[in-house]
Amino acid sequence: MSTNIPRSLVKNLDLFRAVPDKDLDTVLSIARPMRLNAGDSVFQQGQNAEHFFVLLHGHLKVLQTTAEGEQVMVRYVIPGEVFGIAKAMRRPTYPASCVAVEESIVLAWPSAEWDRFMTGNLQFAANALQAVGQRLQDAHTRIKELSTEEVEQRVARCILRLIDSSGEKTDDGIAINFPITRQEIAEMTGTTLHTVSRLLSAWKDRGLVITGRKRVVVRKVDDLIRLAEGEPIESAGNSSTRKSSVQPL
Amino acid sequence: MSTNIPRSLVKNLDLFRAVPDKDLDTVLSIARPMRLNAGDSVFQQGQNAEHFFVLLHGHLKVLQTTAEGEQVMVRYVIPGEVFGIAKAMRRPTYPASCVAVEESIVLAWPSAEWDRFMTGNLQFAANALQAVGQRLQDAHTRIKELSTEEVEQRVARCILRLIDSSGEKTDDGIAINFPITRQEIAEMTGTTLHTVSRLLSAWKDRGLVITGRKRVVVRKVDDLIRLAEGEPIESAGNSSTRKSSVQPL
DNA sequence: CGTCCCGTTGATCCCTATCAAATGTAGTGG
DNA sequence: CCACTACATTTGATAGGGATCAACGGGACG
Repeated sequence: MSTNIPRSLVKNLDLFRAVPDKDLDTVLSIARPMRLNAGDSVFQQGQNAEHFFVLLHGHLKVLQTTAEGEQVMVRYVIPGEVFGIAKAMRRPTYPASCVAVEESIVLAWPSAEWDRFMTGNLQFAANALQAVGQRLQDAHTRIKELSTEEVEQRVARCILRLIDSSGEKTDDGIAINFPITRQEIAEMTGTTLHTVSRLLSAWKDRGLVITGRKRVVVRKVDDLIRLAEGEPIESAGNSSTRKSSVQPL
Repeated sequence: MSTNIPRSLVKNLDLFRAVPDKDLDTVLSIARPMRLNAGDSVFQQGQNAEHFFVLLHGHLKVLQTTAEGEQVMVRYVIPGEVFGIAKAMRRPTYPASCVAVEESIVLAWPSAEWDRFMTGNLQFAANALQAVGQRLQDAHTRIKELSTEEVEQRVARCILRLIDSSGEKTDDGIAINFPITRQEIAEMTGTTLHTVSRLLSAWKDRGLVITGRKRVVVRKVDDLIRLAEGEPIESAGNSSTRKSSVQPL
């Protein structure tokens, strides 16, 4: 059975880096593509982990729900990343829920295939380990930030990461590529939508950002970097001379 | 070349589970054992990742240091666990520092061996992936807690985890197996030693724990569990008054 | 054009970090 | 064995960052 998924779609994904073409073709022959609308859920916390996925297009969020019903965004998935690999870690169920924040396209494989991929191709195993390792790093970074930084720093960092991974240059500045609410930013930074709103308003007044409904555009990246690093913002200095070097989400 | 490390030492470690004996012997022949005194550092954040390790005996802490010099404990290493596998994630340097909190014994391998292990034995690769996956889970859980829970809950959970992984039954209750300071508990829970001290004092007054210098003994595990889940406790501090009533609004 | 959502803003409160000292405890060397 | 020192812990007082409570304004979409 042959699909019409072009090999080029997965060839450049980190997970399949340096995997021989013939193996890629096998991989693709089993893949099932899925289209998701904004708000559609890919899987729910606690569900049986029957598939694992790669995001081809769009944006997803991975949420953990607390006993009290609060939601914490554990991760943002950007195109090219694997997600839902619970089975790879020998967990029977998904530890979090995954929801599309905009129209998205994913590839899905039955979890059982994971072991085949692993045993069939050593490069694949190493790639997977690296991907998970990177996420562990990111998680540790976030723990450090939650433990030691103030809300304003964390929100600034969050915005910086978003424009880093999903920024788009516009006439007004660098815009976040996809719709995002104050509530979602709050879930990413461990605060409330009220506080995020106040911060964005203050930044807007100072000319650092332009805000809109589900929209954030950064005008002065280096001022934001300064905030992220906890440095006080002195005067209304102009700005456009720094590189964005922020760790991903 | 033969070492005097008995095969049984590593045979039951998660990392080497289901790895054939002949491979184990190879592994052991390369391993270098090291003894550490309390306070000795195994590696420092930023250092070249020249080895990876398994803890055989004792306790280590893994710390990240912030730009301002504050320390955050990202992980506690207990006997049987791997650590320092930066190279496995293709990072050239260690992302954190690792320090012994008491006398400990570790096995060390040159980082270059990692790839040999990975390619030589698929089971090993799968084990490693699972181990890192488990840690990712734990990190996510911690992020959730830091984001949504109050300090008392977090500290309660922290103590519970410690007695879970390193608890020792004594006449007085369940004691944490190794010396631990208020400062260290604070670094694990994202708070200050002052707040930890106040909490432990309050718990002591209510008979939940016995405290001492670098020592915590839990007397009423289930009350602590209740605290960890955010339920208020009403019981008066006397010896064995069981709880019978709570009705928060 | 009405109805959700999303966002903004004010007022208030309280948890917890901070600042500041005093007390206790292990370890060491004379 | 004791004095000395370094480190751990406790506790009080104070202040402030954000959460929480409460309304209202505004854009999008059916």
